[in-house]
Amino acid sequence: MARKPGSRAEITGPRLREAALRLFARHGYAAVSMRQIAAEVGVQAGALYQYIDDKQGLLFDLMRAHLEELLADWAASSPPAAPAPARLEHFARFHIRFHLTRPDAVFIAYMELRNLSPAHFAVIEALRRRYEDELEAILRAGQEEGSMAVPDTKLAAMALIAMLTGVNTWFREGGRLSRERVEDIYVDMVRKAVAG
Amino acid sequence: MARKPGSRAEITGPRLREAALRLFARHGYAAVSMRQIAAEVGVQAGALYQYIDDKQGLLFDLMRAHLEELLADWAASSPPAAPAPARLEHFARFHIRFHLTRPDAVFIAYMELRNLSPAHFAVIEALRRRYEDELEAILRAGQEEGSMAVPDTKLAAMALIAMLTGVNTWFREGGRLSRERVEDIYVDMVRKAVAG
DNA sequence: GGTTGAATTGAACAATTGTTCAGTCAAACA
DNA sequence: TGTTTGACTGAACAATTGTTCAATTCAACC
Repeated sequence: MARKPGSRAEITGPRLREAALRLFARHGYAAVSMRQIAAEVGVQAGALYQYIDDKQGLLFDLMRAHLEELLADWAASSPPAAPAPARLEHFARFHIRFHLTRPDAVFIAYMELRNLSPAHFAVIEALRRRYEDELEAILRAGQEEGSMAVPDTKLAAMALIAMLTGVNTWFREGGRLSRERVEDIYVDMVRKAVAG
Repeated sequence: MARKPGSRAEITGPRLREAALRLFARHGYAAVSMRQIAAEVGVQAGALYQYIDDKQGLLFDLMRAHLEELLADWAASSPPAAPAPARLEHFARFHIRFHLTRPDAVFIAYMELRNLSPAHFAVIEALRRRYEDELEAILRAGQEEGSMAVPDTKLAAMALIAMLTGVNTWFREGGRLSRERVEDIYVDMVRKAVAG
């Protein structure tokens, strides 16, 4: 019937995704078995198939949810019209904050692309492309305004995103540098890299 | 006794590594079976164990060989003493060229770290650290010379390497931009990003 | 309290995994 | 030519894989 809050299904579903995210990020998609995920959830492996089509569909769902959240958060936080340099700084800060907040999802979305079927891969690739286009639009605006010198906006967008996302590979909360300080330094490098 | 050139062993050994590199890069370490590698080499799976200890040792060998070649090539190409900006440009060009030349090895060395045993991981991590230190030394020199503004040399080194390595994710030979043009644009962004 | 229906179990499946090893082969030496 | 020696085969191994499904459990309804 209508599931009441607290029913088994409403608990198992989210926990399945949390466990899969953590395990895939830690050990890699191919190295994690459905039984390991099930054990983490506290359930037998067969029960997982009430919530997913198959293992690969689970990976796809995690990736898509991540990228859709990325695009939605960006759309919600993006300031309307502003000079390109301000929009660029806003993008850089948003990107770093968003990515540092969910390292597991970021890791999976970048590393497990080859485990997707071609159809699923195309969907994920298109979502990522939409995000890259957001940055590229800012750079193009800056170029046209004359406030930036960007000979190739596509290349520059890829380069800046790679640089910003790289923060996930080394930053650890409570380390030598605070998140705010890291953000400031990255923003400075980004700004200068495309300066006219 | 002494193996003659062209003996089976002298052919199988290198081909094993070539096949493993290609397959690991394409499908991921965990998703490739020893039998797939053996088939690619034209041999039965058991024969591979004449050349490797186990699957994970094979992965480790590939990574170590890659990073040692990176360090050796850098040491051989590095100009003696020069102003920091010139050394930085040299590093950027070297890095892009080296990485674009061997995308499979680069991919593996960045993506399959979690499949290494702790002992093997420590070795790989140390090698990578040595390379990062090479760039950091240049940035520190630039900061001391006054020719660069780098508030945190370690952070900047990580950021620049991430940006430069990112070229591998999108660049395709014969595409819109030539390798030389890509190199020039990246060098320009790198130079400006740390400019004073 | 009994009925319903979804959530879960637990066993089963065929296939595949990394690795070992006794036997076979073929090329290099004497 | 016969011997030696390393490379390779092919079968075997126990373990594990993703996935299915009849049977069971258990909470929500009448």
